[in-house]
Amino acid sequence: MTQEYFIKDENKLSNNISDLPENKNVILLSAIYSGEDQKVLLKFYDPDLEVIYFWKDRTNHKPYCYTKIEYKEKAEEIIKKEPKYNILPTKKNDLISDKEIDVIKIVAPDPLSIGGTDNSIREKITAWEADIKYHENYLYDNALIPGTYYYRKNDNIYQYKYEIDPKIRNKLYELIDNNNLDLLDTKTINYNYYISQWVNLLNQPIPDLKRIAIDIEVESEEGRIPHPRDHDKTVTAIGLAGSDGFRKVYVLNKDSNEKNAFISEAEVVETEKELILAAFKDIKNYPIIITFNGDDFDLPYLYMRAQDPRIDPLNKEIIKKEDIPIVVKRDTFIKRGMQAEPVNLKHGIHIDLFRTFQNRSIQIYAFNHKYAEYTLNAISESLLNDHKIEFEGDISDLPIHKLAEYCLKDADLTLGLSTFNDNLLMKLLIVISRISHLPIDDVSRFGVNQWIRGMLYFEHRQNNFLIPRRDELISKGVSSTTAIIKEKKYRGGLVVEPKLGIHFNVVVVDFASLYPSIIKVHNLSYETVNCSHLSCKNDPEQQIPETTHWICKRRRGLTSLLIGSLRDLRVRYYKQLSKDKTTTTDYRQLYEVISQAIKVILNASYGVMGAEIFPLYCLPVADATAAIGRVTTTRTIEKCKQIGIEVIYGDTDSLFLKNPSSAKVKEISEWARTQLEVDLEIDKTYRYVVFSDLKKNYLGVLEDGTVDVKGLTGKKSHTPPFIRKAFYKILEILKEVNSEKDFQKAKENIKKIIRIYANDLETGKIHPSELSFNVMVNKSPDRYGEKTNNSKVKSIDGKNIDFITYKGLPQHIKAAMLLHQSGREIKAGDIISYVKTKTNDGVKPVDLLRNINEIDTEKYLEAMESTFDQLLSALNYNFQSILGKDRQSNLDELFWSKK
DNA sequence: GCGGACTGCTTACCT
DNA sequence: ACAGGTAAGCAGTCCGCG
Repeated sequence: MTQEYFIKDENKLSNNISDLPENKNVILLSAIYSGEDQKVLLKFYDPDLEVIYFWKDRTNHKPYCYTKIEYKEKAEEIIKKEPKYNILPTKKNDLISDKEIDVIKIVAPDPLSIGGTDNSIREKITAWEADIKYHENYLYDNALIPGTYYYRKNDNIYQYKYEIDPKIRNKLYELIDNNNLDLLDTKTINYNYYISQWVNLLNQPIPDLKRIAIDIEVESEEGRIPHPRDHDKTVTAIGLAGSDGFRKVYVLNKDSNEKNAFISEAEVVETEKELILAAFKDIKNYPIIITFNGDDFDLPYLYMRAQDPRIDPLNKEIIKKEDIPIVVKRDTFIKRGMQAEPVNLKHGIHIDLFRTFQNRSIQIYAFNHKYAEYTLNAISESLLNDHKIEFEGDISDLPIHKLAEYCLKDADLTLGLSTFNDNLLMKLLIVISRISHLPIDDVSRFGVNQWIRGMLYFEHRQNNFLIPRRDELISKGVSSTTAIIKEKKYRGGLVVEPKLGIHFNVVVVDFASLYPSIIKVHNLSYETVNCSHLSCKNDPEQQIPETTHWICKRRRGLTSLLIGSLRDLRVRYYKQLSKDKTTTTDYRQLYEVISQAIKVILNASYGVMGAEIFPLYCLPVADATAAIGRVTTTRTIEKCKQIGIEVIYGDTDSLFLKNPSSAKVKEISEWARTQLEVDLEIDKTYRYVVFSDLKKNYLGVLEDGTVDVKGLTGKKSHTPPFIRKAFYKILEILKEVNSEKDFQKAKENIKKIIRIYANDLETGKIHPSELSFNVMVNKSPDRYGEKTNNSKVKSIDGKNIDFITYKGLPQHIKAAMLLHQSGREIKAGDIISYVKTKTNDGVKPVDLLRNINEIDTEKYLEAMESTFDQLLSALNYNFQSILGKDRQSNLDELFWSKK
C-alpha cells in the first residue's frame, strides 16, 4: 500500500508527487478550495489502487460574480479604488425577463473578495451569483460532475465516457413514451436532450470506495460531556474498522496489573501520544474515513488533543500539525465552542454519517423511516439488527479490555452503516452526487434543498442563464390561495372525508409522482409561472385554476424539463430495469439505487419551491403545483362518480375505490392518462378497510392478511406500551376477519382483550414501564415556555422592548425538568418516558416513580378509551342495530355489559 | 367560583 | 434545515351565570 498520496505540508494541499497519473481512469469525488494556493483542489479516486489523488486547478479560473448594466458606474468606481477586481462586459440570458441582457462580470483574486467579509463586493453592489461557494462555481463552469470518471492528459482533465450497454440504451426507445426520441447529444435544450444526458450520467458503474471507520473514547466525569474546546480529558481508546476487513483498537494502559484477556484486535499502548499516532498511521492508509459525529467530536477532539502536551507526560512533546492527517478549517471556532464545521482529511475525504442519517430525506425516502432516533445505537438496531455493547455504570470505570471491545464495536457499527445492503449508502451518495453535481462529502452533509440547488445551478451555467436573485423571485408574486392551517403560506393537498364504517374489497389507486408529473405536464418553473409575456398572461388557456397565476406557453421551463425527465426515467425506465430479469443482479441493483436516488430528489422537488431556505424559492410555483394537484384529484373523483365508482376516501394523490370492477378501474386510469396526462395506478387492494370519521386515520387488511394501520393512536410511538400491546392484539383478531359475519365473533374477542387489560390496570398488575408515555423533546429544553408577546412594553429607560411571557409547560417537559433536577442531562432529540400521576403536576418520570399507588388509573382508562374508540366507533356503526341501544362511550358499554 | 368554548402549543402522524 | 393537512392532549383565557 503506497502512501505517496499523503501530503506533508502543514494544512496545505498542493500538487506534488501525489499528482494524478496520466491516462488513468479515476472518479471525481470532491472539490475544495485551498486558501494557501488560492485554487480549487479536485479529489479523484482511483478504483484500482484505492487512493485519492489531488489535482490543483491549472486553468487559472478565478472567483467572480455579476452585476447588471445599470450598476456599471458603481462597479467602475469600486475597481478604481480596489484594483484587485477586474470587470468584463458579457452577455447572459435572463430568464425572468426572457431576454438576453448585457451584464458585467466582476472577477476577484479570491472568494472572500466576492463574499464572506464585510468588505466583499456583494456588500457594495447589487450582485448576482455572489453567494455560490467557489468550489461549486469551479465545478459548474468546467462541467465537472462528481461521481463520474475522468482522466488526465498533460495539464488537462478530460471526461471519460463509459460506453453504455446498447441493449440497456435501446430500452429507452421501448420505455420512454416519445416517438422521435433523439438519443444523440444535441445542443438543443429539450426533453430528449435531458433524457439522454441523465442516462449517460447515471448508468456509469459505481466503484467500491475503500474506507475506514474511526471512533474514539475519552475519559469523562459524570454529567459532563468532553468538548474539543477544552481537550482536557484523556483519549483512552481509538477503534478502527476498515472496509477491507482491517480491525484494530488501541487502548491506553491505565492499570498495568490487569490480567484479563484482550480481544486479538486490541493493542495496549503506554502513552496517549503513542495511541493517537498509531491511529493516525492507520488512517493514512485509507482514502475515505467514516465517523459517527466526527465533525463535532471525534476528529476535532483528536486534532486539538494531539497538540496538547498532556498526551506525553514525560517529554511534554506534542504532535506537530504536519503529522496530523486532520484539517480543521478554523480552530478558533472550536476554541469558542461554536458548532464545528465539516472536518476534512489532508489525504482524502471524511464522511460523517451522523449528518447523513439526520437528513430527513435519507431517513424517510431512502430508509423508509426504519429508524426514529439519530443515535448510533438506535440506527444500528433498526438497520443492522445490531447494537452497541451494553455495560453497567460509568464508561470511565470499565476495565480496559472491556473498553477495547466497546470501542471497536462502535467502529464496527459505524462502518456497518456504510456497508450494509451491499454498500447502499455509499452508492446512494455517489448517485446523488451525480444528480446534484455536488461533491460527495457535501452531499453527505447537505439537505435536499442544496442537492436540488446544485442540480439547477449547474444547468443554469451550462445554458448561460443568469441565476436570479432572491428579490427577483419574490417579486414574481405571492400565493393566491389561503392555507387551512394558520401560519402556512398557501393551500396544500386535498383530503376527502372518509365514509365511516367497514368497506370490503377496496382498491387504492394513486397518481404516480403526482407533483413532479404536474411540474412536467404544466410546464412549471420559476421563469414560466407568471412569466413576463402579456400574451401568456391574457390567455385564458394559460390560467391556473383556483389561483391568479398563469403559465408561459412560449418556452419550456428549466425546472419542468429537469424534474420531468427525471420522473419519466424513474417511472418508465429505471423502475422497470431494476426488475428486468434479463440483466445481471449487479445491474439490477445499480438501477434500484438510481431509482431510489431519483425518488428522493423528486419527492422534494415541489416542497423546496415553497421553502424559504431554497435559493430559487418561488411561492407561485408551489402554490400552482398544489392547486393543479387538487384539481386533478377533484376531477378524477367526479369522473369516478360519473362512471359509477364509489370513492370512499382520498388523500392528496390517492383515492380509495369501493368494490370497483377491474374494467372500471382501467377506464378511470385511461381517462386520467389521456385527459389529465398523469398515471393513475393501482397501489394495493384491501380485503376490507375500517374508517372512523377521522381523516388520515384508518385500518386496512390486505388480501394476504397484512394489516395496514394509518394514524391511529394505538400505533403512535408516544402511546404507553401496554395500550399499544392491547391494540396490536386487537389487530391480530381483525386479521382473521373475512366477511361481515366474522365481525360478530371478532367483536366478542376484542371485548375480552379490552376487559383483561382494563382489569390488569385497575388491579395494579401492569408494570410502570408499560405505562409510560414516551415523548420527544424537539428543541433545546430551555426554549420551552418562552413566547414572545406582540405587545411592546416600555421599559424604565423609555425604550420599547419585547415583552416575554412564560406559559405553562407541556407534560413531557415537566417530567424532563424533574429528571434534570435528579442529575440527568436533557437535550433536544431525547425521548422522555413519564407516567401520569395523581400527585404533583400529574406527571413523573418513570425512572423516578417509587410508589405505584401514585399512578392515576383514571387517566389511563381515558387513554384506553380514546385509543380504542377510534376502532370501535367504526365497528359499532355496523353492529349498532344488533346491540339495539344507544351507546355512551364504546368502552363504557363494554364495562356495562361486563356487570 | 366553575365549567364549557375557545385558542395556542406541542407532538406524531399522512400524503 | 422540502411542503401542507389532520388528530390529540394539555394549558391557559374568556365568558356567562341571579
